[in-house]
Amino acid sequence: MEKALTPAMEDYLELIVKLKQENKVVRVRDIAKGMNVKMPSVTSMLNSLAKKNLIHHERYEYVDFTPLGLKQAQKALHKHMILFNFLKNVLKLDSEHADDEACRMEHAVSSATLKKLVEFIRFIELCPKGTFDFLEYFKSHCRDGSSKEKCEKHLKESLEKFFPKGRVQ
Amino acid sequence: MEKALTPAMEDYLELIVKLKQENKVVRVRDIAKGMNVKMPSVTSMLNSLAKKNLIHHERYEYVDFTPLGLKQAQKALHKHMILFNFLKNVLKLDSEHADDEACRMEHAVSSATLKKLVEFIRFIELCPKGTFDFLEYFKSHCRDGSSKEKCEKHLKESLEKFFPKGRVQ
DNA sequence: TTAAAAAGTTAGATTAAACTAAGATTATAA
DNA sequence: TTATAATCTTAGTTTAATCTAACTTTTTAA
Repeated sequence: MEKALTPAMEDYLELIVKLKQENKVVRVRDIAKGMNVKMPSVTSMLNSLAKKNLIHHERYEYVDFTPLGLKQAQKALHKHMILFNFLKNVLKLDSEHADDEACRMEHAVSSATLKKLVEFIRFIELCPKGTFDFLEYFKSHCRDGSSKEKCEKHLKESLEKFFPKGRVQ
Repeated sequence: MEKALTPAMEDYLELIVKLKQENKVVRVRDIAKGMNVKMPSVTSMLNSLAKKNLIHHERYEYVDFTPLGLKQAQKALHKHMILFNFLKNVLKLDSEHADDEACRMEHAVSSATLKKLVEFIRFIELCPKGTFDFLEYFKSHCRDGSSKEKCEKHLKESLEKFFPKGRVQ
């Protein structure tokens, strides 16, 4: 079994993916800038990543992924984006903070929790038009799933209890 | 300015608080067990914490907090509990996972984000009986606060749009 | 009341991730 | 086309957190 990546390694991989998208080509200088470290730290980390078969790197040349490395990087980036989305669109943090925080949270959050979070966001976005007893409903959604129809049905039922006369005004 | 605590230091302080509550008295053996490390690691960390004026520790004796250390420990524990609450009661993770995860997330989450999260949970718990356009409403809640009355008013207004006839059934 | 067990410490090594200083390679431009 | 600048690497150091092995102190119980 392969040993798990360290948080720092994940951060580097993620940055490398982004740099590749932006610049086509990935160089030590830019990784250093992006990670806020000095170039020798990058060289050293690149050696570690290469030893783990996550990147290719020949002395003085550009950096590139192995297939394994690319997969890992994308996985990390995916986690990042979900957390970013939650922080920005649910908790309403500004983009910069949301990005910082997501970057640190990635390494703490298991994929089980991430899945739950995705469910939760999906739920909120599916039923933004409101529902009664939100968390109770979320629980049943986790068990049985949701649909627009179910939401409306649930809403009607809940309204009955809340406004017993059946009238809204 | 005091240098910030490392994640590990926060973890130790938090555990020490818990042990003190459980056992009255805090000993190296139990810290080692609680942190899943060997005793020499504990001794070494206790020296660091003492140097930072967070605990008292005389050779071969029990560990205790300084006032500063207690404050830090309680702050960390507070963060932990909020995250635990979110993971358990909102995302519906089981207790053990929620605790693990909270322990790792603590070090990633800023107090600004924590505050937002508390707001969010408070909102959910205040208005569990449902509201329309959830996130939009959460935003206005962040601006202006909420109350049961506001929630009901908002709900009625939203219902008007959703069931134009004014009838629920 | 003292020998064995339990608890704690010290010394020294290891690992990951950073750093500085100095040297090597590559690219640029006068 | 060669001197300078930019980029990158090597070598060696530092810090935080861990470990093992060996030693010391304290506790326990025969």
